[in-house]
Amino acid sequence: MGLPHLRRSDARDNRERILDAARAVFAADGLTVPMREIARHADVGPATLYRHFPTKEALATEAFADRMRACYAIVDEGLADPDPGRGFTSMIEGLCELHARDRGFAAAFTAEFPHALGFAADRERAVRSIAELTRRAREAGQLRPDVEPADVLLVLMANGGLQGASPAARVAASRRFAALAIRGLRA
Amino acid sequence: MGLPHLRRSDARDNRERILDAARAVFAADGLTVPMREIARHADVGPATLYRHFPTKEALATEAFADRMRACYAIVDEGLADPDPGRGFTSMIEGLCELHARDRGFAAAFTAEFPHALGFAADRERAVRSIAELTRRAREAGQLRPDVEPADVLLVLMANGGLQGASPAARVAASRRFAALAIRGLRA
DNA sequence: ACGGTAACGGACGCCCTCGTCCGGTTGGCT
DNA sequence: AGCCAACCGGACGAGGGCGTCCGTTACCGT
Repeated sequence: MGLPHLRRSDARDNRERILDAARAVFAADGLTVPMREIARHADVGPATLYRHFPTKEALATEAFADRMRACYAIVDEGLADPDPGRGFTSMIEGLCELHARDRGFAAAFTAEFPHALGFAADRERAVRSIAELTRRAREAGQLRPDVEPADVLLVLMANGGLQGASPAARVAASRRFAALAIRGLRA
Repeated sequence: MGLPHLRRSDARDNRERILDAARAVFAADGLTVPMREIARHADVGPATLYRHFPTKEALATEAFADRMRACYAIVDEGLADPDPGRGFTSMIEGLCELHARDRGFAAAFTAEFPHALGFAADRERAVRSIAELTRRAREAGQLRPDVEPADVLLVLMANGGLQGASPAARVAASRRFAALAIRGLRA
């Protein structure tokens, strides 16, 4: 029974260690890190890494599953807020901070990858929810009338440009930027 | 007489062709392109390229001299405007568009390079002018009171995150973004 | 406890980039 | 015209990332 690579306990362990390493390294250094860097960080040979995840996309897809869920949570929380304007604001803040904390996920979400990350469908769903909340906030008169759902992605992409040596610096810059963007979008 | 590498006409020609190639390639693909790519584009051997410009920094410094001047011009034009608010606005628009049209210069200006590009001093001067115009616009009541000069750099850095396949798409996104940022900064 | 096999990882060959050397070419001066 | 130095660029060796092969290890079922 079971999928390949999971019949033995050490294989399962390695798989988890690789995912943990990938999460840490992707978050800190982005999607461009060499696969071997992740293998080293996980105390695993290159072959083992490639056996579990044949491509960087496959690895990123699995590694970012939880961040993807965090995205949903942030957007859904915004949607659940009875005040659409406040919901919209907290969504922007939440997404910007999440993206600032994880360079790799930010790059993946803003589709820097050639095409079709494994979670392209999930991303699409999140984008639809973002659009829904944006529309709702606009129709409640909380946003300028010419704001489009795509503007949120514009803001996220711009947020990705905020580089900085330390994660703390990135988060701080991102926070200030989110506030600026929100003021630029509100009515 | 003359500096080395300039005693012969073919050397001067090559130097110019290299600079043209560097401007084109840096603008299109950023600072990360291999030196050889520029050499190929200039129909020149690698050795010739390295003889004229021993490092990528040296090359970028010379190649971007005119963009640097364009930066000055944009900021000075803003400073010259009798309405500081309008001057500030046109500066943001101008800088964002310039940066969107030239990925390499945008990267160099936002100091992605380790340190001390050749024009670090020039950059510093531009930053001071930006700060001056920002302060002036704020004291004229055109900007929110909590806006700091550093916010303009924040906006420029964020603008650099706006990737896009075609230059046209980048410029379009950048324009929309500049408008958003301006609304976020104005009183 | 022991055999069989899933799984591991060191090592390999390929390709790309880097910066440099040196034999050949060519522009400029007489 | 002819020389000579300035200049060119193909070729080299080092360094690093890539994805894969295969001999070895160690988990699991009996």
